[in-house]
Amino acid sequence: MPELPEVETVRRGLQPVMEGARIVTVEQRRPDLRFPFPERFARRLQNRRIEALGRRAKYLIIHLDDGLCIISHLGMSGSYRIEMDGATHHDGSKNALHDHLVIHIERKDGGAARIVYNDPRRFGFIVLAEAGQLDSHPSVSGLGVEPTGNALSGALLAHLFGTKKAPLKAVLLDQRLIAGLGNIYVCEALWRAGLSPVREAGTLTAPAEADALAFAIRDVIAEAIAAGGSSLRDHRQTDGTLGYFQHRFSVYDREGTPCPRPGCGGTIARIVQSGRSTFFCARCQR
DNA sequence: CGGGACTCCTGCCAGC
DNA sequence: TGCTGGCAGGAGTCCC
Repeated sequence: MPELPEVETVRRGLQPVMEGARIVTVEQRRPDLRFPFPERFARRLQNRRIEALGRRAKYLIIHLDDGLCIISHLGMSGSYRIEMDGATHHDGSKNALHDHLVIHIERKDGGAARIVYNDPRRFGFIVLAEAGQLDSHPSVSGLGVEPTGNALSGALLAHLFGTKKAPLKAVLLDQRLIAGLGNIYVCEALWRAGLSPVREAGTLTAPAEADALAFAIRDVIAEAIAAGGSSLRDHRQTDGTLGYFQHRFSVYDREGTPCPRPGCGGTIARIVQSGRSTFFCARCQR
């Protein structure tokens, strides 16, 4: 599902309602998602105050006042929605059958709300970690650099790629190197940089090419966050509205359409790499 | 070790 | 209309 921009959009949507709120009760409606819920999960959350909402790569991190952190990964189909007390809004596209977790909170303004986690495919998971051990938790300890800031440079990319023979597409999806990219934004970033997804990562030694890729990655991620995520298919922002970045895809899911690069004249192709779809223009991506 | 295949699960869509 | 097969944003595990 959600790649980094979508998770950041979720975080920003939940933040004003959840920060400063008190968890009243937690309804855990099944024993597991992808993994079992932590021991005594609901009871460990009860009566805690939510201090802050953070994000690391595609993980949402909810900091509680006793030092406990909820680490939430949305998998491919996970989403959160907010149900404000007294509101009649109902998102008909969501099947309550897959509302696996309901966090009842008392907002800092005293009103009530419910934070509902819905995940049809249950590829998402939720684990707990103490704040002091967050960085060493297996879920996040091996993650690479965030693609959102200056830390991601062409020089760093060239270093990370080394002499790897794997294709650029596969290497960019490796969360241990760059953390937060998924299938869509890798396709988009490679197109923007004019680089072929099948090219061996280790051949990206020219500084101009590495710089172009670093810039393309940072740029596409920043634009997607600014647009509120892409919200493919049934993925929605926490208030139920659709994100807009999906309308800006240049190559993703555009097989057979003209390459949007001015003057290129190529056609977007779809190939399969590591069992996943890659969309690109063989004419201008080298 | 690097790299690829496979797997978990449900929903959706195209094609018959 | 109803069924079936293929495909989907992720990532841990296993195998060569």
